[in-house]
Amino acid sequence: MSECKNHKICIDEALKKAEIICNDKGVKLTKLRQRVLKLIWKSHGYVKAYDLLNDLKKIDAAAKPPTIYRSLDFLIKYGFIHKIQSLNAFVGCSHPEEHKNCYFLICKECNNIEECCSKKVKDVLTTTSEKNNFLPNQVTLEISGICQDCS
Amino acid sequence: MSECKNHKICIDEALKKAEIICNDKGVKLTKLRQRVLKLIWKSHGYVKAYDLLNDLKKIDAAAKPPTIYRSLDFLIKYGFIHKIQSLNAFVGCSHPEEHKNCYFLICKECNNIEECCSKKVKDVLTTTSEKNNFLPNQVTLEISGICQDCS
DNA sequence: GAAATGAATGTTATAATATAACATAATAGT
DNA sequence: ACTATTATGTTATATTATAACATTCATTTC
Repeated sequence: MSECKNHKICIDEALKKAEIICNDKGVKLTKLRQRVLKLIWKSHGYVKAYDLLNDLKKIDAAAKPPTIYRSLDFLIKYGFIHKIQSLNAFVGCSHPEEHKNCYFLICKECNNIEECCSKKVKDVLTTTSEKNNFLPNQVTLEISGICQDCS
Repeated sequence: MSECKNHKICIDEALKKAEIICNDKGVKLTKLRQRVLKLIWKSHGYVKAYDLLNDLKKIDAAAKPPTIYRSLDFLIKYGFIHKIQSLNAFVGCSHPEEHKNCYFLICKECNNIEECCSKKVKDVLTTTSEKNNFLPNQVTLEISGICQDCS
């Protein structure tokens, strides 16, 4: 879980990927948005919006809730972060290229979040939705429990 | 979706089931808790806590946020309702006897929520968790989209 | 049936999360 | 330079949820 020897690399990669995708889509990863993304990637755990705001205030004393929430909206929109609905929290996305149909293993002990993608899971959910004549649009799948390291 | 001809029956059944389970577990379905459960079952859609509070105030003018939230906590604890995390909302549970490993099909059009239980879904999630050496404890699975009636 | 106990509810206050609405500034295209 | 668009600043407030302490109610024990 969060097997990174040098977390700086994780952050740099996340920023680089975001940069590339933004260029590709013709949108701007502004200084502010970069800062917020960086702050979210502070760890592999989740962050809360107002904690983020406090962190941001250390760099930019004038930051206010909309400052954060707008950046969060942008970062979610382009797949750079996820919102964890069961925690009202946010977490960096480790593969924004393939952002949809991810799910999350959330450790209650260490707060780390493992982001997973599984074709099998995706397929079952698609099938089950179809069986109910339901047209899925957005899947929220969050599994809370104990990770390997903490068990 | 929500194929009930006479919704009063749904409400009555929900209350009766709750009553039985409470007796069984030696806890009390008080007047207040009954009222709140009834208000939640007003429809097959979801309800928001403060809307519920406003409804309750029509019966009990002194009701305040803790009044509602305490009842909600109780009703969740014993499986009579679910919290929909992606909406910060609540919905009645149609089969509290078998409450775990349900998931939800949430129609963005009509706000109705279909509660589903699928062994297949459950199994895939268990398997995928195990493959990640993760000990699952609580699953949040909410699929937002368009239901049959609205498509 | 009075006293003691614990559970439920009442009450006040406030914490935590999020957005609306309007003002200003930065940027990009003409 | 002018204009349109996007981004950010700013103030205020809406929404969601809980802490903490007081009171009432129900149940058990004597």
